[in-house]
Amino acid sequence: MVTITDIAVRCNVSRATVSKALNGHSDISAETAANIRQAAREMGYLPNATARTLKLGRSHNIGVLFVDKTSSGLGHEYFSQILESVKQEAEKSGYDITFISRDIGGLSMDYYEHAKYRNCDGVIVASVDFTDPAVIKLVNSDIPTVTLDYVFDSHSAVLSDNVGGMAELVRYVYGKGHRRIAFIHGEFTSVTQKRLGSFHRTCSELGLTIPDEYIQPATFHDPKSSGLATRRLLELKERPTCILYPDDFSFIGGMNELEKQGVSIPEDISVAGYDGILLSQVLRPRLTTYRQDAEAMGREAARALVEIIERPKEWIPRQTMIPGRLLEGDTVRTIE
Amino acid sequence: MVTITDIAVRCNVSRATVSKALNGHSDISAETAANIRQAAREMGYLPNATARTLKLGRSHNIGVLFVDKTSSGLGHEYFSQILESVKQEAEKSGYDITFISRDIGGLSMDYYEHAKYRNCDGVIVASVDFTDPAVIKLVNSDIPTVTLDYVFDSHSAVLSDNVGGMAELVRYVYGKGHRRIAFIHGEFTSVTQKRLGSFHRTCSELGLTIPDEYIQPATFHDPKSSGLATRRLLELKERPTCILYPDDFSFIGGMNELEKQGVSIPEDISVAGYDGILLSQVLRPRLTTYRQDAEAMGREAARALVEIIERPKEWIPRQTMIPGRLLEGDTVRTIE
DNA sequence: TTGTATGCGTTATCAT
DNA sequence: ATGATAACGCATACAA
Repeated sequence: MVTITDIAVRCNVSRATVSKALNGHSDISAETAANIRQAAREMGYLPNATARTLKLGRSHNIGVLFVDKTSSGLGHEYFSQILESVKQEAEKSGYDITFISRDIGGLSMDYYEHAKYRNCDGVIVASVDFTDPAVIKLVNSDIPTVTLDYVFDSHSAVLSDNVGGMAELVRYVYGKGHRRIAFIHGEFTSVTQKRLGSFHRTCSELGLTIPDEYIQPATFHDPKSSGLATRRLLELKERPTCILYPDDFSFIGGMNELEKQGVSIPEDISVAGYDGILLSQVLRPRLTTYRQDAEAMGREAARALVEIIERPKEWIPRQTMIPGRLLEGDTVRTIE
Repeated sequence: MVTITDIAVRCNVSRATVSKALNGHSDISAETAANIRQAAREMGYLPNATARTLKLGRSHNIGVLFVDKTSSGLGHEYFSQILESVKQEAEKSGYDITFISRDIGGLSMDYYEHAKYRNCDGVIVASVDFTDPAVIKLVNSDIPTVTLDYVFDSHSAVLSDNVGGMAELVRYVYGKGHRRIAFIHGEFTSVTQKRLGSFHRTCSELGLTIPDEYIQPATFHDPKSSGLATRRLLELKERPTCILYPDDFSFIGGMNELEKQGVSIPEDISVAGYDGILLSQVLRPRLTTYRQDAEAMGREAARALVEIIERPKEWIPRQTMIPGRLLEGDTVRTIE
């Protein structure tokens, strides 16, 4: 491994001079600087991030906390896209990505301790149980954090527009003539609350009265539970004409149930998903859904975090709302 | 931040004593050691991984190289599962995971340089173009590497049993009475070569002559190309009775094309996928496929790498073959 | 059994 | 414009 000392020896200068030259300080003569840089290149010099971190107290390393509950943390395309996007944006700013978890090796530590242990400059928190004390401890610590789809007071967050998305979906369906609209929702997270609230409010604004049985609980990313919920809806004396699913993947369960019962989409019943993952766009009929802009979510989260890290003084916590857009497929038909 | 110096001051001992006590050295009296450990706990001491890395030359950090070509690196469930599994196993041994890429911040470096820069103890390489000079440079460097689904001479690799898997699939289909078996394969990677070779060999062993037109090229994880390949197969004067797809997700394209042409599965034609991702098991009819054990792949890759890192002397490069298993669904029917 | 001294690679401060 | 020195937090060889 070639270090600045090696370069210093070869160039007959001190280590300090090498360091300054390499970091572009102005108090080094142009000639010497050029010399040193040339030598560094020739010798294949690489800065040592570890030494730099130790000295500067900045690791240029961002932790990501994606807990794989229901073992679908990364299996869920929405989150894997966000991760990919966070990674790309962070790299642009010179930051690497490290996963944060508990119980690393023998030492059992919590999220905060892990992040500290690795000297993370900040952490992006997504896809976790935000009521977990370990998560709360991390967020309220001295480590800068940005959360996704959840807001902590005085902290920055990046949010998918669940309220707007659901409203748009309902209005679209309404516009197609549907009045008996059912909603199968995911487990009670902050996201579900927003979508559910928006669903009700929008229906109310449109003058629709939705019977309680049209609201069915299920689980995100779980076709089975959505399939069961679909069955419950089909058993009603007055069936809905349109069913909204918790997410695109869950819809598969509904699709199966509908097919099993000989109910065809969209002739007999209309459906829509949520997320706009790749799958929704390769299915036939193409699924009408609301696309969450995962790429933008990840990008903005990384930008927000880097901003906190690099401009701590002038930073003000803010929530960034990321709009999505309706993807019109062929699963919602027009009815009179 | 509390350091060993703080503990030393409070316990009235030297930093060296603290260090030894915390690391369980035997030359410290039980009493002092207990004292120190107690104080450390009370003060909320956390070791600083950066300082340790600088001192020991070991980062306890593993790099993962998952290139998102075709932007499906992590979008592909097979790889996201492997990643999750690598992470879990690595953590058990006390290693963290950092993504390796090129062009980090301003500095443009290649994979090797990036891994060096971050002092990675080793790198797991998957889902990349293994002929990329940058990948080859990394693998042939002083950094220990383990590759997935590709073998470099004198290096450890973890391999999915593509030859065995394809053979099992073909024999299963044959056992169901199929003789006209078509194979839509992915782009020409090492994996494709193995599956293709195994397909031909197995057919030959079974006494089957497969017409050239039954072998159709497509792209992994791309329903569109598989849909087109499916169409080409359906246009043949003598249609196959069974089609094998490059992977489960690609099968969606075939499914759409078949439905469009009014060909039903498995009544009119039988199909099978490859991978055994979640999707394949929630579709109805359930897709017959060959499940690759991604969890085991990731686990073994991490274990192999940790072994190289921790026992470099006694280490011998080895290829670990991970068997999968046939998932019998309802998409291959019995014919006479 | 405990402590002293040193160095890992880097950067910042202060002299020169 | 350049260099000597110290410091970041830790672990180890060696001295006491």
